[in-house]
This record gives sequence, C-alpha cells and structure tokens, in this order.
Amino acid sequence: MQITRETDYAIRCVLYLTSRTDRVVMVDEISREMAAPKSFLAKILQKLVKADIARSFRGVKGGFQLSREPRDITLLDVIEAVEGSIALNACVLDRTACGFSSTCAVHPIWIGLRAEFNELLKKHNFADIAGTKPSSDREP
Amino acid sequence: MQITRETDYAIRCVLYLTSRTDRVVMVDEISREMAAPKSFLAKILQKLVKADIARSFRGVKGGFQLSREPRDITLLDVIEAVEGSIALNACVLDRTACGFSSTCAVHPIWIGLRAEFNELLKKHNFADIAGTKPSSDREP
DNA sequence: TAAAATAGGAGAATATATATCTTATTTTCA
DNA sequence: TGAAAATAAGATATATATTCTCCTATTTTA
Ligand code: SF4
Ligand code: SF4
Repeated sequence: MQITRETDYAIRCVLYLTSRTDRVVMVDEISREMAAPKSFLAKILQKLVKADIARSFRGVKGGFQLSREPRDITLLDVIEAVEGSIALNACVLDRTACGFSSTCAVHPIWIGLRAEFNELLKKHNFADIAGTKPSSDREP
Repeated sequence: MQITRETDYAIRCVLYLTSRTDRVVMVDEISREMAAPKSFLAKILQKLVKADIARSFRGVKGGFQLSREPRDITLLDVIEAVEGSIALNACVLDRTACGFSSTCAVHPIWIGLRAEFNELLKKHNFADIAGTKPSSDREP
C-alpha cells in the first residue's frame, strides 16, 4: 500500500532536476545530492527517459535533463513511469486475476477508487512541489 | 501500491459475514465460499477480532460473527485491521525513516494525500457494499 | 584514440507476502 | 466426564518482490 523506495528516488530525482533545468546533470551528482544509490538511480533514470520525463546525453559531458516543463510533470506521471499503471487491487489491472471479478461487489469500488486516487496524484506537478516550502521553513 | 492478498481475503471475509449476520460462521465455510486458504484466513480473522470487527466463539458450534453493524465497518477499518495504519510513503508513518523529511517539499504532500485517501476509503461501508450489484448483474 | 559518460542485461542480497503446521485452549454434548 | 470440534497463538516454511550491484557495450568529447 506504499510507493517503493525506487519510486521515491525517482521523485527526488525529478525534484532535483527541476531545480537544475539550466544544465545537464550527471547521475553521480543526483545520487550524491539526493542520497540515492548511484547504479540503482541510473536504472531509474532510464525509466524516466522512456516515459519522456527526462532526456539523456551520453559520453563526456553527458547526463540528464528534464524533457518537459516541471509544470507538465505530475506525481502520477513519475509513479507510473517507475511502477507502471497503478491500482489499489490486482483485479483492477487484470480482471482475470480473480475468479470473482464478474460478481464481486467490491470490484467496481476499487475501479472507482483508482480513478479518484489518480486524480489526486495528477493535481500535484513539480513546478508547484518545487515552490512548496517545507513546514519547518515556513515564516511565523 | 496495492493492498495485499491478505487484505483482500479480509474484505471478502467481512463481506461474507455481512451476508450471514443471523448466525455464527466457521472458518471452514468462509474459506470455501470466499476461496481463501483456511489457515491463512484463520490468522486474518484473529486480526479482525482484535480490531473489533468480528467476534469469535470457540469450541463445538464455534465460529465468527461481525461484532458491529455492517454500516459501521468501512473499507478503511478492514484495511487497517490487517495492515495497520496506512500511508503512501514510509516517511508519513515515521519521519525518521528519511533524513530529508524536515526539508523535503514532497513530504507534506504525502501527508495531505494520506488524509484525502483515507477519507475516500471511509466513505465505503459494508452495508452499502453488500447492497451494490456488480456490473454484470445490472438491469438493462 | 583515450577518457568519461549513459544503456542494457544479468544476477545477488534482502525484505515482504503468503501461506502452513503444531500445540494449546475452549466449548459442547452424548 | 471425556471425546470431539472448534478457535488461539506461535513458529516456521516458501514464494515473490524489492533493492541494489556488476559487467559489458555504446556513445560522445577533446
Ligand atoms: S474478491 Fe472482488 S475485489 Fe477482491 S480481487 Fe476478487 S474481484 Fe477484486
Ligand atoms: S524524500 Fe521526502 S517524500 Fe521521500 S521519503 Fe524522504 S521525506 Fe518522504
């Protein structure tokens, strides 16, 4: 019922790239700054590239950069880039996962909740998130 | 990002008990009807008892029964009975799980999402769910 | 062409989910 | 009163998923 560490790393990563849109950033730097294991993060960045959230450059002077405006990248985008389509119960993504799905009274509820939940996640984009002051920084 | 099989079994179980509030039901019967492994289900029922969702009776003629009105048992109640408090990211349940929590811009978002999500789950009680016709049963 | 970076695949280590088994306790009723 | 039938509780096994590393290939720069 939680996002994985991998997904959290991905979010930190996009958040860091949001603060460095002016240049190309190496995995090593993101890894250091966001305290995520370098080789794991490299894999995660590949997923972000496939999802057209980041762009990569190889070779000397290579690295990563966001490929879209932070305002056009939502929490849902990043989560789905890493975990694929999400749902709160297996039967939502694959009806055949459960023999009861055609008669089950809970099944349609999970489907509805998935839609509502995804909407909640879509509401948060990285321009807004990067602009958010954490509670401990708020003024009196 | 999904509920576990254990939790789904728990929900099926409460749903079955909702349809049999007139009597005490043995684990064996729930297991058969809801296609859940008997000894696993027995463990799950212990959690439901601890959460005051079900009541148990030992010995011959023993079994289980809901201990509250179906209308007063929500999806959130059952999920929390099985999984404990839920949140979408580890730092929400335990700030110390992540060194960034005091400065992280995403942290407060997860806290807000948790509250919104829990509200969604609270809206569904078992009286309503049991009254829901699955899509395949709807009239033309 | 050497050095520095990412790409991609394989796989190891660890944690979690999914059960099962065994023994103890409670309750009924012949 | 004692055998049978049920749950309680704890230990343990198995499977799967998560988390992370390593190796080799490819690309790019200078
Ligand atoms: S029992 Fe209902 S809710 Fe649970 S997996 Fe099957 S169809 Fe989905
Ligand atoms: S990085 Fe932020 S959101 Fe992620 S675990 Fe740490 S505090 Fe929570």
